Formats: sequence, structure tokens, C-alpha cells
Amino acid sequence: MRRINTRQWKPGDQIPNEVDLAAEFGCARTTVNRALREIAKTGLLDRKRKAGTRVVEQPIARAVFEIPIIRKEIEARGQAYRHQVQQRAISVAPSGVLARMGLNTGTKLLRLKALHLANSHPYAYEDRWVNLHVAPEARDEPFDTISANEWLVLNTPYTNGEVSFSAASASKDIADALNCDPGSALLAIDRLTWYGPDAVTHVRIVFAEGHQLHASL
Amino acid sequence: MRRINTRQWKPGDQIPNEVDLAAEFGCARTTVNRALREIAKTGLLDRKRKAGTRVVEQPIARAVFEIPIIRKEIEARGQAYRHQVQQRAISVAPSGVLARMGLNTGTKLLRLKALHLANSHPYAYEDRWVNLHVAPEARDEPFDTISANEWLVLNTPYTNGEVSFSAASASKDIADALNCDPGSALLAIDRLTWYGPDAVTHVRIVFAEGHQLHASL
DNA sequence: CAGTGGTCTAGACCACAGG
DNA sequence: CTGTGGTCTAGACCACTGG
Repeated sequence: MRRINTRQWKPGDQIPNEVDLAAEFGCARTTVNRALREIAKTGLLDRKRKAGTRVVEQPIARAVFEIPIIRKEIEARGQAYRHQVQQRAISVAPSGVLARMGLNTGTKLLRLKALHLANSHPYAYEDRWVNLHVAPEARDEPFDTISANEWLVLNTPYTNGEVSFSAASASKDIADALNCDPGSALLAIDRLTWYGPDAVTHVRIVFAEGHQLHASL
Repeated sequence: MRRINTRQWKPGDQIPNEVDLAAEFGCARTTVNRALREIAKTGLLDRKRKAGTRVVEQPIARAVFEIPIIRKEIEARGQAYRHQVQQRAISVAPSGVLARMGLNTGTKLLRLKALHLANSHPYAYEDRWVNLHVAPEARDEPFDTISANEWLVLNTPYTNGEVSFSAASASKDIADALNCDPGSALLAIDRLTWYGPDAVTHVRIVFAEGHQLHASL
């Protein structure tokens, strides 16, 4: 890392191979391998068999965001968490939602709309679709004592997922719920999780005005 | 992973120790260690000396965002990249900016405002402060052929940084630059990078309307 | 204080892909 | 074909920390 930062090894340079580095540092190749492997994972090195290890020319910044359970996030700030289910229905989902979830048109999903509150102030508004084939127990869960967010984390594992961030203008409904002016700029997270080939849930969370998400590089 | 996903090892459970798993799978402990270490890094396991390894109760979702050089991002979509420097000045920065960068009030920084275009359409607006003590060569760089973004990546390494995402309402200036209505909801990234103890640059990038950032879980 | 993970070693075989 | 990284092994010592 020092040699990369001080430009002793410049962007694009090939660095010595593992055997040579092990000799230079007087350690086992395994140790060099682990160090280089971990640096490569941060995106600063590019490793290829036979071609060797090179310092990446234009490292792509990678930021790891932790997306905690909303209750925990609020409680971690010393505030009281509460949530209100605003709608709970089993109905045919719009084709856009079904398409993204890889489900046939006409499939019925559980739809939940809920508001998360911190010290009784609106914190985030959640609009969720749940695949009842993957999570059948959700059919009988009222989600009044436990949020859908948390219930799903506890009850239905997922193997992979996608997240996207965007900015959204507050609609009338959301402005009402989040107690802001219609048209306010709000941060939104869309999240789709999968259990193997099956979509588990699709959720859009819109945060109250001024919300920020932090990460370190 | 299978045992976690199928709930054979449930959230909160302590799993067998490395020696036992090595015996069960007929492999070396080193191999078990690496597997568990890598799973733990994804947040599904919690490992503590003496206390053992446990399945995390409420795994915190971790999303890795790649924040590429804007030019590359645009070119990757097959569009033509161009940028325009709209302002370039060396002046005393506002105290808010200096405070975040850990610099004394009254410090002069290089300020750059630039517009990034994809196929001549506004893509993102950038407002940047550069610490000339860390990157003195920036004083003589016009940033007309290469964006500040890219120049800094090539010329000044950083050791760590912070990023935050938020939604911003388009100001008059930004609405003009990005060709949208004032008050539109826009996604903004604030980024602060450090080289050891010294702040390198602080930048706020506001993307054109509708921009999304994607990541996988 | 003792059980657990954290790390290192010296060596081996292998997979891949560049030349 | 061969240099490189990828992975595994069997063993060792150690650091931490829970009981």
C-alpha cells in the first residue's frame, strides 16, 4: 500500500511476483498472496495468472453502504422507533413490478405500505410487494408489532439482491405521510431480493427530507 | 452458506468451531478459516475469539457501490463524453467546507465548477474544492482536456475517503446547467478524500434528473 | 485459564492464459 | 509451453476474551 501511495509502484506498473516479494520481505508466499489478494479486492491491484499483478490505472472507487434495519438505525441514534401499517392487501401487482420480479402477469402479491417513525416524527415511507410463494407465512402476519422489513429478515433468507438509489419528488401522498411539501426532493432506495431464482420482495423506501446515506471509501 | 440459507444454522446459533468443521469436511483448518472469514466479511457470520462463530441475527445488508470516473461511465454506455469548466478560481473557501476538510479558516483552495455531458446532454454538475498543499500541480492545470475528477485520480493518490448520498432540490443555477426545472429532485453525491491526515478534495456531484445508482447485495 | 479465532510457514499441486 | 496467481495442506504459535 505504501509503495502504491508513494507512487514507487505507479499506476499501470507490473509489480514483482509473489515469490520475489516473499523473498524480499522474508515471509511465506501464502502471506504475500493474502496481502495482495486483499488489496486487489479494494480495487487498487489487478491480478491475472501468468500476466502478473498490476497497479490499476484508474481505480474505481468502491463504497460499501450498510443498509441496516430501520428500527436499529433509529434506535442507534437514541430515538424511539414506531411504525404504522397504512395499507395491507393481497392483490394483482402492476405489470412493471411483476416484470422486475420475474413473475407472470396476474400474480397476486402481498402489498404493504408502512410509515416508520423516529420519536413520532416521520422517518421513512415504505411501499413493498411480497412474493407469497416464497414467504407463505406472510399471509397471516399482520406486521403491526414487527415491521415487514424486520419480519422478512428474520423469516425469509435471500441469496442475492439489487439496490438502487435515486432522488424522487414527493407526491401528494408521500408528502402527507412524511410531513413535507409536495415536490420536495427525497432520497429513495429500491431494493429487490432473490432466494435463488425466486424474487422474494420488492420495496421502495422513501426517506424524509434531508436524509443522507454515508459510507467510507 | 447452504446451512445458513436453509436455516440448518439459524440466526443466533453458534456454529461448530474451525477444528470440528475441518474434521467434518475433511480439509485443513486453514481452508475452513478462509471460508468463514470470507462469509463473515459479507456480514452473515459474527466471529469472536473464544466466543466462537455465530450466525448473525439480523444481517445488515451491505451494498458495494462502484463509483467510476464519469467519463468511463458515459463511454461504457456508448455515449460521447465531454466536459465544460464553468468556473476556476483560487479563493478562500467558506468555513463550512474548510471545517469538513480540517483546514484553518482563511485557507485558499482551488474551486472548480464543471459540467459533464453525455452526447452533449447534461449528465452531472460538479462543484469541487482542491487542497493545493496536497496537490500543488493542480494550480497550473487548466482542466480543459481532462476533468478534475480524472486528473486527481491520476495525479493524487488518497488513502481514505467518505461518501454520502442525498437528494437535492435543483437550484436556479443547477437547473440551468442540467437543463431541468428549478426544484427538480436530483441525486447528489458528496465526497471527501484524504491522503493520510490531509484533505485532498471535497466534491459535490449533482446528477441530471432521473439518475440512479445501482449496486448488488 | 483455556477455548477460540488470527495469522504465519513451508511446501505442494493446479488452472489459467500470455507469449 | 511456462510463468503466474489460486488454492490447499499440516502444522505451529499467538492474541484475545469469555466463562
